[in-house]
Amino acid sequence: MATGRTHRPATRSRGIPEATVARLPLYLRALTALSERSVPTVSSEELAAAAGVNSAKLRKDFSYLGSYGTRGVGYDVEYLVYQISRELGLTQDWPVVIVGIGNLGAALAGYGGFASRGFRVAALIDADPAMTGKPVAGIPVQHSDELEKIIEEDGVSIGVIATPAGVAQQVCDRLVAAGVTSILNFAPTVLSVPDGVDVRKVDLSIELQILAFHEQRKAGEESNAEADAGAEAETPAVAPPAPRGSTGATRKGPDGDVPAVMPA
Amino acid sequence: MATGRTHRPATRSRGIPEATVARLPLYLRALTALSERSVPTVSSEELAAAAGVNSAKLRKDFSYLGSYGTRGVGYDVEYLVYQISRELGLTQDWPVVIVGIGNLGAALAGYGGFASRGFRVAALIDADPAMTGKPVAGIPVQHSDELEKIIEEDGVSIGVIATPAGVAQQVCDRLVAAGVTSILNFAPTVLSVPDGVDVRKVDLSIELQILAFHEQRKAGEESNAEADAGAEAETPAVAPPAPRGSTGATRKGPDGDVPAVMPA
DNA sequence: CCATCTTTGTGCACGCGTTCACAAAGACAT
DNA sequence: ATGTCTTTGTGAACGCGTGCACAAAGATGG
Repeated sequence: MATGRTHRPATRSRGIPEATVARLPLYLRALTALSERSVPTVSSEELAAAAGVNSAKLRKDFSYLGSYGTRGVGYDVEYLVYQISRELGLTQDWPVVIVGIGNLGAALAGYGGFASRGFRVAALIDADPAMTGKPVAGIPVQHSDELEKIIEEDGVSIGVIATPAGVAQQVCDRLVAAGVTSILNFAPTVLSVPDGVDVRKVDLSIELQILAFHEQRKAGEESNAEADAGAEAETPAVAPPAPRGSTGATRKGPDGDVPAVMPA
Repeated sequence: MATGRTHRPATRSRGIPEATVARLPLYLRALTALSERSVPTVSSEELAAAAGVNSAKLRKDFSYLGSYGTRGVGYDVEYLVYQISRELGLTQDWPVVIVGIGNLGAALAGYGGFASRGFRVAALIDADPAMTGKPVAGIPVQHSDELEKIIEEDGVSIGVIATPAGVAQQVCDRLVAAGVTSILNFAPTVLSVPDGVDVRKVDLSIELQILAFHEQRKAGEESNAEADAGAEAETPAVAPPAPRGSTGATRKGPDGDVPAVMPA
C-alpha cells in the first residue's frame, strides 16, 4: 500500500467508514468492467471475487451507501456504477494540477486513467524555465510563477506533487495558500498541512522496503533449519554502530538476551 | 495510501505488527536525515514529529524491535538506523526487475531512491522488440523472452509490474512461476497470486478518487447552508439508471427515504 | 551517595474494522 | 396463492491498532 492518510484521524465522513471509501474505487473498477461486458446484475459473491475482497465485507460496505441490492438476485450493475460514482464525487469534473514534470510527472500526465473518470489535467507546472511551453502528453508545461493564477482561475482543488523531496514542502505550501485542499504527494517527504487539507502519499521506496521485510522473513524461515552460519548475505556489509556509552553489553531484544547483534 | 496488502491476513510477522512495519521506513528516512546532520541522539518526541506520527506510537513501535532507547536521553541515531535497516532487510542487496518500460517504467528505472537503500535494478524488461537494447536510465532494456532466465540467474525475488492492465496478470504469473515472491503492482488490476507471494499495489486512480470523495464532502458541507439548487456541478451529466424492475420507486438511502436520487 | 529531572517502555481502555452466521426479503416455479 | 430457494442486509463477537497516562530507569548535578 503506497498510501496512508496523513491527516484527519479516521473520522468517518457522513457515516461512511474510511476503509470503505478506500474500497469503493475497487468496486467501481470491477463494476465498470462488468458494465462493458453488458452484464446486467452481479451477486456480492461474484463482485467480491472480482475486487479481491470478502463478500461479507462488500455487502457491509454497500450497506453504508444504502440498500441497493435485490435479495435473491444481486446488484444491478449500471445502477451501482452510478451510485458509487456519485458517492465518490465522480459525476463532476475535477481539474488537477501536476507540479514537477520530470520523469514521474510526465508519466502521470500521460496516464490514461486520469481523464477517464472525472479527472482532468488542468495544468502541468515546472520550475525549470527550459521546460516552459514544451508540450508533455499534449499539454504545454507552464512555469511555476503561474501556479497561483492557474489554481484560482480554474478552481483547482486537487494538486499532485511530483517534485524532488527538497522543494515538496514549499510547493505544498503554495498550493494550499492558493486554495488547493487535496494533495497527492509522490515526493518522499512528510508534508505538513493545515487542518482541512487532505494529503495522501505514494512512496515507491516505502513499498519496496515493506516487501523486503516480508521477503527477508520468508528467506529466514527457510534457512532456519539450516546451519546458522548462513549460506549468503547473512553478514551485514557494515558493522553495527555501538550505542552511545555502550561497551558492547547485551541488549534486550525480542528474542531474549542476545549479544548486541554482531554476527561473526 | 496507494497501497494495500493483498494477501496474508495481517498475520503479525515474528511479533511485529504490520502497521508497525509500514512505519519503519518512515522512521528510517527521518533518522537518515538526522544522521547526515551528525545528530547523535534523538528523543521519541522529536523523531515522531519528523516522521509525522504520535510519539507514543513511535515508542510502542520501537518496543517491538527491542529496548533500543536510553531513558532520560533518547535514541542513538546511528544505532537505530542500523537496527531498523537490519529489521527491514536492507543490509542485504535486493535485485529487482521492472517489467513494462513505458512512461512509468522509465520513471521508476530512473528513480534515485532505488539504489540508495539496498535495492538494485537487475533488469528492465519490455515486450516490445523495438525497445530491446535501448538504454533507459543507463540500463539496456531486455526482451520479455529473457524474463525467466534473468530471474533465475540473478536470484531476483522482487518484481515491479508497470505494464498495461491487460497483461499484468500474465506477467505476474510468469514472475511467480520463475521464482519471484514479492510484487509491486502499478497496473490498475487486482492480481491473484498463490499463497506465499506478497503483492502490494500502487494505484494513482484510486488515490485520486479517495481525495475526490473527501473533496466533495468538504464542498457539500460548505454549500449545505446555501440553496439546494446548487450553484455548480450538482446536476449529474447522466441520468441515474433505474434499477432492474424498478418503476422509479423510492430507495432506502442513508439519509432516510428519498426519491431515487434524481436531482431536478 | 542522594535527589531531581528527563524520557523511555508499557498496561489499559477504547474504537474501528473484519468476519461469522442468520433472519428477512424477494424472485421464481408450481 | 403458496412454498422453495437464493441472496441480501445486519446484529454480534472478536482482534488489531491507537493513545493515554504512569511507573521504572537512568542521567545529571550537588
